[in-house]
Amino acid sequence: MKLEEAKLQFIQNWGVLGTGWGINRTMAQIHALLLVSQEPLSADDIMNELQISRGNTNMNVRELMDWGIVEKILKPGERKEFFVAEKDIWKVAMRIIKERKRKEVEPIIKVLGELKEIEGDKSDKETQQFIETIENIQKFAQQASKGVDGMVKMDENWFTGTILKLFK
Amino acid sequence: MKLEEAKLQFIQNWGVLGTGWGINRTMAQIHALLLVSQEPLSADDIMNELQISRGNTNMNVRELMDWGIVEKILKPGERKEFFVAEKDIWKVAMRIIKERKRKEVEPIIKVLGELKEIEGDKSDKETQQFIETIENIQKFAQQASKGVDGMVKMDENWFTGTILKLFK
DNA sequence: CTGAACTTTCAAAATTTACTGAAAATAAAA
DNA sequence: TTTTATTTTCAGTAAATTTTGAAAGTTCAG
Repeated sequence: MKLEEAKLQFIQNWGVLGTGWGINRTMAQIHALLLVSQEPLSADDIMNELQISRGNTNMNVRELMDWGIVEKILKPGERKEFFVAEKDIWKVAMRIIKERKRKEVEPIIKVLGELKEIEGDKSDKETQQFIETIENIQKFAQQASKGVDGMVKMDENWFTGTILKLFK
Repeated sequence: MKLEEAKLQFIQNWGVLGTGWGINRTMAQIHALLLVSQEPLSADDIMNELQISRGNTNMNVRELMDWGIVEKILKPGERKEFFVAEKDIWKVAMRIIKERKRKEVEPIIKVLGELKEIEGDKSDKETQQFIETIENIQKFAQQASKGVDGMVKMDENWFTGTILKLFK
């Protein structure tokens, strides 16, 4: 296998992986392309490499930037915008986990809290068991959420050197 | 909010959550319905509650069983099959994590290993950097994978009482 | 065996999601 | 200001996914 072929392979597989986790295939592919590109790429570069339209490129690059795992680069003297991906995969993972927690786990915790406030006879067996089920799920989600916070904080401390300060 | 309304709310929200993680909405909804049902439900029950076809019901229930988070119950004297969901949410989470690791993380680790075996001049800068990127991703995936194994094992030990044996 | 009760399958239809491309907007250069 | 390069938007279209429902398959009682 040659280098270019290997890059394409990687891009395809990253796309499939993304799809399985509710992430748009093209978005994952653009991310993969930027991950294995040493130089910043322009929208045209991405369009050519992945054979996709300008609109598609624009929207998915923007979403990657919203996630905080791709950033825009302006080269002096150039009109075009270029893009690079965060290469530290641990940072990438932390960002994604943090965002998904915020956008998907926290809202469901909130909803579960509301569902517990159900009206009616709390001594009714059916009602009791429903509340118990919801409570268990909520507790689990809160624990998981805290676990994530811990990981993210550990990570941030590591990079900002806060952990080291503990030893001073 | 009344009990029945709260159940529907839960089912809807569970469906949305599932969708965001690449899980079929109906499958997540059936799972939610079974989670909040105290009695085992038949295919007809599920069809009626969620207003979906028999085929859809059948396929999604089967997939939930493949995941190991729903099981088939046969009532003596009844021709129909009934279904119940595993209610311990921690067990459910462990099962899902384990399956997704097997079906999605392990294959990508394998592919990454192959991509490292790229032909050509290994002293070429481009090639070197590609291999390094892939290697970092692979290492990360392997670490995550081990972390998951640890959690799952902890869980299994807990339930089989193996941890207690350590104190004997 | 036969027929009733129930489950499974899968081609076609419906729905959802993603993509295109051209027009509008923006921003820099002339 | 006008022209030119580039990005953004979004209505319409295309593609992918999900769902239906009827036919085929299975199982079991009589």
